Amino acid sequence: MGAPQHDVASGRASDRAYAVLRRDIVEWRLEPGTVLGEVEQAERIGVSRTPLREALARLVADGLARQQRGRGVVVSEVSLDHLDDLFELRRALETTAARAAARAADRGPEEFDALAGAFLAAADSPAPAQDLDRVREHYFELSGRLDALIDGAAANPYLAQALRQLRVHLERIRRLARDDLPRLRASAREHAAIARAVAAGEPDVAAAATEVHLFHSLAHIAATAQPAAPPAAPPPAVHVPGQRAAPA
Amino acid sequence: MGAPQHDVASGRASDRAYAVLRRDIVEWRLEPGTVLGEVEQAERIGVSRTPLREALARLVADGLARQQRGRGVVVSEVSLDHLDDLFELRRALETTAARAAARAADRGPEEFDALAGAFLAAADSPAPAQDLDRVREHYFELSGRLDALIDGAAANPYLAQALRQLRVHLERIRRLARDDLPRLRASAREHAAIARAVAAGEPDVAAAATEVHLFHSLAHIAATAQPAAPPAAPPPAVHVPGQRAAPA
DNA sequence: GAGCGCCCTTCTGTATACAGAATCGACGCG
DNA sequence: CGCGTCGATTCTGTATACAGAAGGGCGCTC
Repeated sequence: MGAPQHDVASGRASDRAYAVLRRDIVEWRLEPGTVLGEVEQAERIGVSRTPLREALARLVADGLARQQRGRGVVVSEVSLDHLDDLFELRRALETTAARAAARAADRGPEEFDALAGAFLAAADSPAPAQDLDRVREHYFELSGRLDALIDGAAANPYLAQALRQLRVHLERIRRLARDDLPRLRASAREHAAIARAVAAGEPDVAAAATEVHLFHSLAHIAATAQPAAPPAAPPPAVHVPGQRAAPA
Repeated sequence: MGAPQHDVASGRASDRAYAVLRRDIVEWRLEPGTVLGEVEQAERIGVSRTPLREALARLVADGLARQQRGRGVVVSEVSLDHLDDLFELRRALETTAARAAARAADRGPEEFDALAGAFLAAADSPAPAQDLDRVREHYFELSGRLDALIDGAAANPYLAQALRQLRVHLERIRRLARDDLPRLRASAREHAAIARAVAAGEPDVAAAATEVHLFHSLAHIAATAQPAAPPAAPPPAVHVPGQRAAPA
């Protein structure tokens, strides 16, 4: 995401705790079902229980965690079973946003045009496969910029909020899929189509291009996703949540 | 809303504070721009600052309040300017939900049929104008049941969450409009059409009926809404918060 | 040997106490 | 007479201390 994201070193301890926990959940360092003990996480992050509690409340509000009866909060489950639900909502929101942005694009379509060009350039660049990480990073940055641009052009705070909340879940579940160079390039072209349609002020085309992209995106994720552990470090190490050996 | 809503007398003080504040904001007892001082509200509600703080965080997450730099949290602004934005999102979400519900209606369309009948009965009942409050209450209860039924049939937790958050804002802004008996009856018939389409398992029809209802609903609110103070007690009394009246 | 009940431990939920920051008012200066 | 600046006051943000409740483990009983 090219967007600034929440800074992990932000001023308030409450924000820090939220940012850390959110990042760890999205990046699957905290797996679904993990109990987020207050004292435990407070010590780990380095804040007191009060701001951590606030962070947990925000997490629950986001849907990244849920409150168990008496047992505190646990990281909410997410699996490929939710893919269709997630994309059903995503389709509703993003087509609406694309339509609204296209309607409002009479002022300043240049940015969308420029972004479309950047997407096409990224799609056609002869990047070797070894730079997959760089390509992916660049692609995500462009995607984030397009999202932000559409959000801004749509100028609908309620829609923007709904999209923001959706994207957290999307990013979490997307880590289950393994993207490759061909998919990234195809995705870049799909994004370019969206950007061009918005720049042209064509709401229906923008919505259609968005649907096309979402269809392919969903198909790719469903095809390449692994059912369980996501990052490239499945077997060993970390155990972030577990107990600390040293007594208090 | 016929839905259980949040009980104001719930167990945890945090929930109590949230329920009270949310109710006061939605019912316009706390007007937009009101500063929610922590000590002030904590004393008013009868809880300590800690749970109240948690409640404020949830309010901010809901979008009912926003956090000002250093100045604490204030009740978020809402005006008729947001009507179009709100209904743009509402259209996206509710048509999607209606479609999903209609697709899943092969199991148990009886409830939707029954609800459609109840709507039609309410629309045709010869209630005198003096019972407007009763009629309105009955209508809202039926609407809430239909919403809940659709949410359940759609079986999409992400969509349900987005709808839940939207409905809070909807209820707040709806208090600006003054409904009358003809509108309530027409609305009941529109709801009946939605329920019947869902029961029939016709996604497109259900979505179309939803769009029809939203169009009329928006038109009515825009036509009858007053720009500023909502409840039937504008001039005297309460002054729940500190002083306002002075624009920023 | 298995089921049940009791006690202990641990955790959440709440309240209070403390430190830093920002704001508002007043005073003095230009 | 207006503006900048300084100070007191109030507020938020954070940490800690305390009480109630739930869970798990153990022993007792059947």
